[in-house]
Amino acid sequence: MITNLESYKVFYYVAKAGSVTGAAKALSISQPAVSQAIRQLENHLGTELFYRVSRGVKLTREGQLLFSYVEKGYEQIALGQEKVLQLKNMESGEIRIGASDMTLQYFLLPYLEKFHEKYPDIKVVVTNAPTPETLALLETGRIDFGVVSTPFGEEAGLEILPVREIEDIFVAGRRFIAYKNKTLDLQELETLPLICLDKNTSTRTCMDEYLEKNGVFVQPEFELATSDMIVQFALRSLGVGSVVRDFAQDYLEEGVLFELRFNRIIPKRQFCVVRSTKIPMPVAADRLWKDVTKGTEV
Amino acid sequence: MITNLESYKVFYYVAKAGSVTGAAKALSISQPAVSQAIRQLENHLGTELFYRVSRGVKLTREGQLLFSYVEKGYEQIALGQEKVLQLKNMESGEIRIGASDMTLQYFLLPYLEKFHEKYPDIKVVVTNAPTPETLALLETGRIDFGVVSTPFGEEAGLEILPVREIEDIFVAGRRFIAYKNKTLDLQELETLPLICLDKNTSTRTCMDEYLEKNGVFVQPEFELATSDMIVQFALRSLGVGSVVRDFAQDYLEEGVLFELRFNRIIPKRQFCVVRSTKIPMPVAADRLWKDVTKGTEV
DNA sequence: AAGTGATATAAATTTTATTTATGTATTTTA
DNA sequence: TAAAATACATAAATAAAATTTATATCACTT
Repeated sequence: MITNLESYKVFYYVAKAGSVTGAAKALSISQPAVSQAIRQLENHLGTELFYRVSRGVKLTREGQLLFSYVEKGYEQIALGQEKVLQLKNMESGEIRIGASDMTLQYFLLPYLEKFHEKYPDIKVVVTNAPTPETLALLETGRIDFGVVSTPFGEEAGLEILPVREIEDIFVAGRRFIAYKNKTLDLQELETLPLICLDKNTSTRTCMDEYLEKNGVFVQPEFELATSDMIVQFALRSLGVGSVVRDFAQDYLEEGVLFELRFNRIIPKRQFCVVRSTKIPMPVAADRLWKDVTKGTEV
Repeated sequence: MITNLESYKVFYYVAKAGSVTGAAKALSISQPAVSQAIRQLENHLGTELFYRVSRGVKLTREGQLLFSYVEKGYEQIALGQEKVLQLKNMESGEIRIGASDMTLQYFLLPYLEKFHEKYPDIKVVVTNAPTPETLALLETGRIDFGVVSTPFGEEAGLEILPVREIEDIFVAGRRFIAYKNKTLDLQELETLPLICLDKNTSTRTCMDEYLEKNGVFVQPEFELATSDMIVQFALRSLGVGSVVRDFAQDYLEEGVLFELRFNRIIPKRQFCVVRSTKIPMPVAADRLWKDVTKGTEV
């Protein structure tokens, strides 16, 4: 083990400057402090490292050998320090975020855009995964934080912050115009041709569970992979689409789709950002987290 | 500049052990001392480097980056320390000696043999050069010490120690038996067929100067490159050989050559070891120097 | 829920480094 | 050649720092 690494720093500077006084200036300490540090190192190694010459000191053979190693070593550590400071100053680094298609498109995207504009040197990696998988990635430290939609099984060691609300709605096109502005019973969904997401999505299972709880059992006409597709199908009046409002928003405003109203309120869901309380986030991720939760922080 | 290199050593050990307590044991200091050093480093860098886990601590992303550098750097310096200690312990290294053929053969060789046997890991480099060149090599630090024969121009900054005497003698073989046991005048050399060394050797110039000073002007029959050759020529009675006694010693004892006696004493010369007082010698060279000058040291 | 293992914190002590003042050697300059 | 300047070494006093001891806290385990 090295007894006093600090004295190797002094050694590096003296060798570099070829002068005790010069090293003292570079190190912002007094000349005797440098002399002592060198003497300490020499005593410890049992070898002279410098000898006096006209305008300073020169390395002995032993000193030369030592310096060839210390030079590389010291500069390596100094480089490491620089790299870390770069991370801290957001001049380099990487953030890893887990998000679903939905949370990415309707929540995260604008934040990422702004973030990337402000910190162009930070690499952003978004891992697209469903909620449970995202939570698993969090626990193993493979992502810095996740953006998921409720509901999900809350586990210990997670900090969860809701960042916005989303609504599950049913939309239809011209062919179903008779239902517009009518207040429907949930039961009536059983009689309508439904267009839903695949079963393995949280949006779908959430809706299924809600309907079942209310004694409504539906058998969708279409099961599609993406919400966008559902909207397209609804636009062509192939059925009544079950989607999160954001996907249909443009068409609702345009009037080419309308929202079905029910006499029971469909419970609202949330987008949440989630991070581990066990694993601290890298500086860059922390910055984005603060952006995303601004005004939402507890 | 790195503010406190010592704390990087602690960092290295904590990262290596994955534990503050473990690092404390490895470093033979108390656990709080380690905690503090890490906290100091974290404060200085403005970043967390570790976070707590079940049985110790783990590196944060920033810590990982830093460690990738510090690991190499620290180990590099530690390796340098090891190498220097090896030099000190004579487990490696190199000595560079300047010597003439004569000083090497009739003085240095047995020392080198013993030295190499005792320290087989030390590389020995002998530079064969005439005295003035050897002195120049000394001053530029290209050799650690030299072994030369007097006379030579003494310069400042040199430590010179005579280590043995040598004698210049004249030897002859059977054909010149008439001169055996006679006391000759130096002048008689002018009438004898002389076998000498080349003019560019100190042995030759020294003898020439001595003879001239005594009003003797010789014109050698043979000028040869090596003393050994002179002896061979003398053995065949091609003339009277002018050599340093050692070259002829065996044949003198054997009786196949004899030494001419003169009524003037030819001044003795010396082998001297010479080193710079300005440039300290490496450890290994110092050891050999001590061997060579043992009992001769001032 | 209590106990264990590990890290954090705080205050006192000890050690260490640093500075100031001075000495010494060598080199430069007048 | 002498004097001045430059640079490193040394010593003692001071200042700073790291280390230790004692204790608190936290998390995981049983």
